[in-house]
Order: sequence, then C-alpha cells, then structure tokens
Amino acid sequence: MGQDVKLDDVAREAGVSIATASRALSGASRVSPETVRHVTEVARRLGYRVDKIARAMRAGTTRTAGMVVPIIANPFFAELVGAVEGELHKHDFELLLADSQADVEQEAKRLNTLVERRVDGIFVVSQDSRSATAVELVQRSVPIVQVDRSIARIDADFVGIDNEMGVAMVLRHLAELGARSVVLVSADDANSVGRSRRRAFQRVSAELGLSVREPVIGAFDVDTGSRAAGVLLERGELPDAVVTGSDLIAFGVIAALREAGREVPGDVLVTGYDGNAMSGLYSPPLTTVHQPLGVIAREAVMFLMERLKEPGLPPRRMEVRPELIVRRSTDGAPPRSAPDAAAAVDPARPGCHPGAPASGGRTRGR
Amino acid sequence: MGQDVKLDDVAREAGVSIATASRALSGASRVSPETVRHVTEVARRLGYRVDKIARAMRAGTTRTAGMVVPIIANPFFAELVGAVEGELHKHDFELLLADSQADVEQEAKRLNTLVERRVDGIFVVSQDSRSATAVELVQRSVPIVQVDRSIARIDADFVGIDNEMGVAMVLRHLAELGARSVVLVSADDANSVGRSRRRAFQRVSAELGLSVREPVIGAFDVDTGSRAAGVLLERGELPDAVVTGSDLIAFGVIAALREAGREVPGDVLVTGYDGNAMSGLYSPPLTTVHQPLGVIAREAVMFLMERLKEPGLPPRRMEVRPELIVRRSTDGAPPRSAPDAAAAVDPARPGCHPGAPASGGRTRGR
DNA sequence: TTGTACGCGTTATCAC
DNA sequence: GTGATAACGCGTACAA
Repeated sequence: MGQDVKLDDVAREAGVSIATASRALSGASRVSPETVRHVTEVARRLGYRVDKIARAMRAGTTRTAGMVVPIIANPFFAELVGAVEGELHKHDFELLLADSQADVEQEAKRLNTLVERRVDGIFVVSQDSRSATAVELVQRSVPIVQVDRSIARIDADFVGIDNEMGVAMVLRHLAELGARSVVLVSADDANSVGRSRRRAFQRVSAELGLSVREPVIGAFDVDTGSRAAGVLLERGELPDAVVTGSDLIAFGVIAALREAGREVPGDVLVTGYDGNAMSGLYSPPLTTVHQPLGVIAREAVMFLMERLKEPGLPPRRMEVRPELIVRRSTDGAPPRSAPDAAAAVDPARPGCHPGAPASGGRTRGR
Repeated sequence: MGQDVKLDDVAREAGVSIATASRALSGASRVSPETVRHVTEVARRLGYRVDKIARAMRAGTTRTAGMVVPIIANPFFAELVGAVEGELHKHDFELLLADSQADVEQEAKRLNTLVERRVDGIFVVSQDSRSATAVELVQRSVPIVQVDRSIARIDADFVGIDNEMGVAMVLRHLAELGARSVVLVSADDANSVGRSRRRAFQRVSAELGLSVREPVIGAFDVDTGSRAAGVLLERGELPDAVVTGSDLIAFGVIAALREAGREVPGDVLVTGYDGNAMSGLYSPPLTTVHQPLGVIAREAVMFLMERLKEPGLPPRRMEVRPELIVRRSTDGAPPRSAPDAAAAVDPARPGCHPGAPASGGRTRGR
C-alpha cells in the first residue's frame, strides 16, 4: 500500500522542489514549460499516481457522490444507477453505491456512512416517509438530491417522472381503444410514486368516465402482480383493462393469467410502467410508460453540480415527461366493449402519440 | 463542508485531550469507563462524525473496494454488484462503482482512478484479453479479484461459475428429453465465459453423440438472440433444441421465433444461462443454468479479505457449481425426435437433478 | 490513565 | 519561476 511512488519521490528524482512538482503536474500556473515536460516525464517513468485521498484531505472535496437505492438488483434502479454513474463520470466524479435493502434503518446507516466518507453529495431513492428524519439530518452536512421518490417534508432537490401524466397517458390510450372498465394493480401509498400513481388513476379514470373496479394494492414487484391476477379471477368477470404500477407487476399479472388460461390482450388488456428493457421483449410485448432515465440522471447530476457551485440555491423540483409506448399487450379493442365506447374520450384532448419523442419538460417551483 | 464538528471540538467540549477523545470513541484501550461515557455523550450531543478521509489518510486504508463491470444496466451484473455490495458491507467496506461501458479504454481509466482513490481492492469483470495490460499494471498497486470472467495472463484471484458444468447439465438434460440435433447461440471467444461455454458445448455435445448445427455467435445480448432466430429460420428445418449462452439471448430467440409463428417448446426447445429473475417469469418460463451470485459474491469478498490480511497469498481460483433449473421452455420431447433417442444418454452419469440445491464447490489451484 | 506532538500526501500561500 | 512551509483531521508513539 505504501510502496507507491509519491510526489516527493518525483520531485527528488526530477531535482525540483515538491511544490514545483505539484504545480508542474496539476498544470496550475507559473512553471517553465521545460520543467513541466521534465517532471511529467519523470512522473510517468516512475509510475506516479496522485493520492486522491490526500488531495481530498487538502481540498475539502472528494469529487465523490453517494447513491442510496432500495435494491440495486431491481432492473429499474440498476438502470438508474448506471445512468447516474455515467453522468457523474462526465464531471469527473466517482460513485459510492449503497443498497438500503428496502429497509429504513439500513438506509439511515448508509446515509450516515456516506457523510463520514465526505461525499460531496448524495442521490437518494428514499424508502418512504419514515426516511424523512435521517434524510433531514444528513442534509445538514451534505447536499441531497432526491431521485424518483420524494418525501413531502424534505426541502431538497428532487428529480423524478411526472407520475400523474404517465397514468393519464395510459388511461386515455385505453379509453380510446374502447375500454370501459379498468382496475389498478400498484403499490401502496407508502412512497410518493405509489401514491401519485394511485391518485392519478382515481382522478383521471373518473374524468374519463371509466368504470373503476376495486384496486389491488401491494408493492412494485412481481408477486403483487401474480397475487392480483388471482384476486381478479376470483371476482369473476375480468375488467377490460388492468393498469399496473410497474412492468414487474404487469409481468406477474400476465404470467398468472396465462397460467389460468386467460390471454393478453385477447381476454384483457394490460399495461405496465417504467419501460424497462424487458418490456418490449416480453410476450406479449408490453404497453408501458417509459421513463427517460438518461434525462432524469442528467438533471439530477446537474442539480448537484449547480448546488455545489452555489450552495445557497433554493431547493428545486423537476418532473420529467414520460413517454407512452404502445405495444401488443393493448393491441385491439377490449373484447366485451361496445364499439362506440371510444366516444367517451374527449377528442380535443391531445393525449399522447406513440411515436412522439420524449422531451424532458422542466417544472420548477417549491 | 468544513462546518462539521471535529474531534477537536468534542475534546474541548468534554474537557479532555484530543487523544483521549479519539481513544474513547475508537473504543481502543486504556480509557476510564466514565471518560468513555462522557466523551461519547458529548460527541453524540454535538453530532460528531469521524472524517473517514482523514482516518484513511492516517491509516493507509480506505475500507473501500472498487468494482468495474461492463455495464451495470445488465440485470446479471446488477445482481452481481448488489451481492458484492451487500457482502462488503458485512465487512464494513464501501463500494466504489465503475461502469466500463464495455470499452477497454474506459476500463483502463476506471481501474486507474480506483487506484488513485486508494481503494483497498478491486473486483473486476473484465472486458476481454485486451484488458490484460491495464489489469496487470494496476495489480501492482492493489489486490485484484477477477469475477465472472478471467484473463489467462493474469495471476490474480478469480471467482466465477463452472461454465463447462453448466453447459454439460443443459446438454444432458436435452439429450435425456430425446433431443438429437442442437445448435449453440452464444457470445464469441473474446472473454473466458463465451470461450468456455462454446468449447464445453462442442466437447459435450460430441460426447453425447448429438448432431451439432453451425453455431450462431455474437454477444450475450438480446439482439444476438433475435438475429440468431432469423439465421436458424433461414436455414430451413429447426434443430430440436437451441442452447443459448445467456437468458437475454434466449429471450431474443424466443421472441423472434414467436414473431415468425414458431412456438417454444412446441416447435423447438430453448435453454438460457444465468438464471436471472426474469427467466422464471418469461413466457414460456425458461429452462436455464442458474448462477448462485450470492455464493460467488461471498467468495470473491472472502478472497479479498484474506488477501488483505495476508498479502503473500498465492492467487486462487474458484469455480462455483451452477444449478440447472428446468422449466417449460424444454417441457416435453422435441417434436421430430425418435422416441428412443434418449438411449444415447449414459444413465450412469449423475447429471443434474432439477431440485438439487446448489452448493458452492471449491476448486483450488493455479 | 491522559496529554503532546508528529506524520499521512497534497496543495496553497508566502517569500525569494 | 521556484522553494520552503503550513494546513486538512485523525491516530498513535512517546512522555508524563
């Protein structure tokens, strides 16, 4: 560990002072060109590498950000982490990853550790409202950017998707297809994502005059989907469409329905949410609300960078515009619907066009 | 950033020296119990947090490991990263994540950065043999643990799956079902995983007397699967079974075949590799070779920990035993096979039993 | 048992 | 343009 060559060695070997060596390499200022060349050459020859720990010690900044996610193995968070890491790298930042295991106490501990590591900022996909105390505390030491999920009490930057808009896109699409009865299968109200998707579903389906069945509520995982399929089948007649809160739920629903001999979209339409890589590959390919994670990551990192430059900045919120991707799981009119059901849709409302490119719309405020 | 309370503050407030405060908190030795209580209390009240950068500076160890993967968004690597992170956490280590974007130059840079960050060890899922120079260089500064993929020239610890065994399990399973003709769709020989799977396929299928079609070679991704399906269809008659090198390839194959009106397992059997979370959820559920990532991660971390304790240790290799998971994608005998084809299988060979729990078998040497 | 003082490797400040 | 030196916050050898 200590066998590495340090600046001191380079300086001695190059016959200059340690200060000159530092300046020559940092490309800072006031060093004669030939000294620079010489020192650089010596450094290269000796295989010198800065000790960024020492540099951080001196500079008071680590050029490292932390990121806490509920569970990295979830493809959605994996993609998100990948996007954030890539974006950070453009700014010459490193990423310290922490998996909270979907546990609030773990989350609190991991946040604390990140502060101890002196990260310059933390991206957090928080668990639920119980995360508030820990986040609030940590926020006093280091800038926080909430990603995907936001906690009401927390006055920190936030970047996520416009959940309401996504749900609205799905419901309008279904209504246009002639669906009359719909059911929601999603997560509970513990975090902002589940909450806003559920509320949007209630509001928009009412606006569209759809017949709403009792929702099946659980988590954003496959099991919730399979369980929901069981519940729906027990109730007897299936609704025209099942609107789910995540692609994983949709996979669970479809797989379980198929086990029971029901086909999608033949017997019932199903939609997902998130638009992960598997959604287009599934059978049937899934109609879903795609989240432009690249945009979300870019904006989240931008928020942090701007805050580092200007710490006094007021907290900002951004909700990125989602994109509806129409695929086979909602192909064709629902089986039992009257052909004129589509008349219930207000034609004046622009809705969304499947092929339209997603542009990250910015919403400021708060 | 500098507004945080430091040890000095705690010491002053507690009315003791900085050394005593340090000892009291580190729980080291030789401190009166009541001093410990007092200092601890003051620290808590002031909200003191150690500066682990400073501690690392002093201790010469960061308690941080780096991990370089080709692409974190790939569910397989995501799960692997998650498992490693969790395992590291048990040892009070943090994880610095680096995505090499499947690019050798990026990989080299990221490895270097990790060294500069003074990580105590690096887990690397290397790109291919071109990664050798960078890894070799970096290895002189910090312990390396190769995970999943191994580079021949590199004399570092390695933990991965027993690729040959996995392929053998699949082929015996297919042979037992009566498959006579098989084709491989997998990645090229650039990295050890693709290489050993392909070689094992050749060897074992010959041993089993299977009729082998010209393989379709690409990468471990979905596109390779779709493309392969096209190739197979163009060739005319499908083989009895398609053996793929990854679940993603299998998804691609199945989806494309279905587009063309062919069914799995009705028209052809298909197997995957990796056993990721989606494999059981797909339609049809995928027969696949499951990699116990928990075991792999645990052993990889163990390797590092042991090496940190005892740097002189000779490099070790471990190949973890995979587990065949039989599902519907290979349900039933292949359509065109003679019923007695299964006789080609040597019944004395233990093969693998679907329900058998995977135990991480250790192989040492090198 | 506790306190003093030094060093970890780097960079910035101040003299020359 | 270059060199000497202080400082970042902590842990510990040594002294008391």
